Amino acid sequence: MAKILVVDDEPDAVELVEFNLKNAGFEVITAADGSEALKKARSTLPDLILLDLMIPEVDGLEVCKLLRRDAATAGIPILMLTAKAAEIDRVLGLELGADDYVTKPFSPRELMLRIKGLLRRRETTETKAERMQFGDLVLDVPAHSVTVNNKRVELTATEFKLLTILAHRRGRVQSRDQLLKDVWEYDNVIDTRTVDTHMRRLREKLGKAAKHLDTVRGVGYRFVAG
Amino acid sequence: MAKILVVDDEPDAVELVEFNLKNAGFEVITAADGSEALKKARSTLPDLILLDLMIPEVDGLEVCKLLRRDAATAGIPILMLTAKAAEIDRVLGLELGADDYVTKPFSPRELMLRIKGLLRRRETTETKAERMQFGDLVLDVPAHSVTVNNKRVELTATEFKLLTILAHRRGRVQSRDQLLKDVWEYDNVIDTRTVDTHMRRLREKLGKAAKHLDTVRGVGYRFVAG
DNA sequence: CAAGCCGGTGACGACTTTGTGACGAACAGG
DNA sequence: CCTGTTCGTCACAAAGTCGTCACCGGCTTG
Repeated sequence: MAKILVVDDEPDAVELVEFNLKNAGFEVITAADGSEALKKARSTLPDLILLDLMIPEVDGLEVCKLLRRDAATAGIPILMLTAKAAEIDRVLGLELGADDYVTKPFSPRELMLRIKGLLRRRETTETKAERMQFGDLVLDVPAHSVTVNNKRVELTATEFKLLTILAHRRGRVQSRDQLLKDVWEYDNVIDTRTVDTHMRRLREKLGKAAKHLDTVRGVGYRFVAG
Repeated sequence: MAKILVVDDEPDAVELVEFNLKNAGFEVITAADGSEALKKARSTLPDLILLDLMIPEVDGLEVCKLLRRDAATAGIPILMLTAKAAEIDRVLGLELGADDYVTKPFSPRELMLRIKGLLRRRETTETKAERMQFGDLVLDVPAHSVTVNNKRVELTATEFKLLTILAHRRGRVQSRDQLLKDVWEYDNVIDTRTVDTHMRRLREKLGKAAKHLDTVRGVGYRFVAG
């Protein structure tokens, strides 16, 4: 699971954020000032850095700049936390290199969305199939469309994601937990039976093409190409 | 950068071409025979296909024909590679829908010129289209004018930009964030709901032609040509 | 064969997302 | 200045989606 470095000098703020992140299954590392942040970033190489703008020792912007200058940490996405909306321009300036920002006060939901967005952007480097075809079932990811026998099938966002992930891992059984992790992204508060309900809805909508969706009793679900 | 599918069964030839293409900044996908080529073309939707005429499984001409027949791959430029081609082969290749050809042995320089030529042609005809027509909706970019049923529709600058960007990426869903980035140009301070309001105004002004504007719930908006 | 697990199913209320009308600020052109 | 337009935001309503639950029937296990 992803490692996140949280840099903030206010213990209350850190605690709140840490609670939310750990709840979502992230590993959390904390730093209270700029020099500690730099040291920990270099030693632990986190997957993402949550960086408050106003911190002691070395200020957030400076930390950002220094991290970008070091080859080892240059690629780590940085999510800036700023108290003032007015600071945004500087944060997003090209020379500083923050990837996104959130203004305080923020809702945990908003924060999670931003984090997920940044982590997702990072992992899409491999040659991912953008279009998949299995007999009369066609999956077009960029168009967000599914057709069975050339007839359009309307899927909701969640259904579509579930289907594409299964199709992408076709042949291999995916446990409900795995699917929850991949489709629902770190929201580990969700019941595993929810997966079943979505599979049912998928099967219903896919009609004949539901034959691609196998149930593996006691284990999970599997997409079969043939 | 553009994605190029290289189809050839001789590893040496592939390596040479791959080296040159990667050197020029292209992303390279390879296939060693016809059926692999078809599969990869359909799944990765490359920007250009470099297709050797003499390949195992399904021969180059056949691949060409099949790719043209499939709506998803019909628009991808195909550059044919032929070893000492007889005139007939060339003609056939072009008739079957190849966009250009190069005879082996070729210089890397020559190959690059052809590839760039094809990509540019596509960019100017498709990507940077100055005039787009979808049924009774006509978009004239340089004139900054939109007509529905030959009747002029007055759009504001923002509305026009939103519409052209959507039309330009027709078929693909654009998230609100993406649209904000492209239409409002990385002005992250703007609320995503603003996109909704502009879509509403667009739909209102476009009248019947608003049918081209799809809402994809939970994801974003999509322009549909049909 | 009985008990218990497991997955399919239908229903439902809470919640999210989108459409819509309205409003005030910013701005351009007289 | 004044006036009309455009734009971003807001609040509300409508529509759609989601996660959960209870129930049932089939399958596994002992």
